[in-house]
Amino acid sequence: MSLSPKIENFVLHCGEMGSRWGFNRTIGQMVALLVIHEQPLTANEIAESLKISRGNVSMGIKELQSWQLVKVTHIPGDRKEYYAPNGSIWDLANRVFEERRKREVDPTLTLLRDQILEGGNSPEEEYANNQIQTIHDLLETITKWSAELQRLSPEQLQTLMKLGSSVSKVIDLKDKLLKKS
Amino acid sequence: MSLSPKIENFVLHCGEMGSRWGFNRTIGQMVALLVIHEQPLTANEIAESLKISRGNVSMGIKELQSWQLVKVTHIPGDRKEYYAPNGSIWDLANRVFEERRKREVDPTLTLLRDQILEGGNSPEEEYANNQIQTIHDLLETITKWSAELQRLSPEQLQTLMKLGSSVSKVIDLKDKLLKKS
DNA sequence: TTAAAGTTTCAATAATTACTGAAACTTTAG
DNA sequence: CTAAAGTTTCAGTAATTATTGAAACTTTAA
Repeated sequence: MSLSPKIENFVLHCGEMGSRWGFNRTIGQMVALLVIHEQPLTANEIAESLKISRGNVSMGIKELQSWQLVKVTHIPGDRKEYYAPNGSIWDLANRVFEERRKREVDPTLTLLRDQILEGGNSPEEEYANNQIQTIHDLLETITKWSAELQRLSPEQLQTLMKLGSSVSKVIDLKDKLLKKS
Repeated sequence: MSLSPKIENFVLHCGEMGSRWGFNRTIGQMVALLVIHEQPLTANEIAESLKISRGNVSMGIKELQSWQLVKVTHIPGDRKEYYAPNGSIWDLANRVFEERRKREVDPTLTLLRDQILEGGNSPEEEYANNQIQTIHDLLETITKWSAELQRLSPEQLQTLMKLGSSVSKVIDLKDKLLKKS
């Protein structure tokens, strides 16, 4: 399976970006390949298209499954496994976002909680405790907010996103409503 | 300069998380150290506290400056440079967020725009073009939205964040208002 | 000026992370 | 049951990324 120049371009770019998105080059390329192809692909097709080893594909699939980004399908009368993106583009983006929050925010939140409980002993640590509390509160807000977004339906999210520059107006509106009641 | 166990814990943790936040261990530790200390620190103090080389500190500072996370200060009668966080915790988080968007989203947006302009030649590429368009639209929405958030004042952001579960109510409200007018 | 204090650069090297490919394992058709 | 088809694992190695430390550079006080 060789790729058209345009598709190859796209796949290579996603490979380069891969490490910035939280995985590695190979895995970036794999997601791109699966997303850009309407039909599911076999592990061998992936290896051949990307010119990487079969073992590497296997490890990549495993990693992608841990991110819940791929699903396995089968074609009747064919025992090979076929891989496809697990949901719409939007679903995939959502999962990456969520997974990254888990890896980038949650462990810190846990540590900070513990440190806050410890309290400040020496007076020299007063400032440090304050800073830790501030960071904690910020991260907790981000966590709650992102959980909130996850709960919205795609349509609601679209609406929210499209609010654009009127976000601040909505906030003002909310304020006024709260004051009245 | 040696660190108290609690502060050392915090600094080491931020080091481990560093690579997940978009920089490396040393830089993660440096930010943590600067944030946790009320007084600005010299490059030598940083090197000594973190037990890393002077050169490494210099490169780290440079990187942190490219992220706009540190500022240089001077103490009258002392020619050494003192480093401190460039703004509040909130400011720093904001900058990291923004910088990451630039590195993680913008390059892809540029590529996709070009690819969309190229158009689809072979009928086999129809599907690919559709996917590319979808990804493009998603990324553009994210970009616009995040620019929007940047424009809000810290207070407005606080309000927005604290809306929490009432976000969907606000959206509904907006819908109703739009229909009336 | 100049030399002492301070900072940066970068080639060499260490540490980490990713990839290969062959062997081991699993599944299924016959 | 068995052998062919398919998949996974992982030790060895390649590629990448981070760090050191010594030399070069810059700044300033005297």
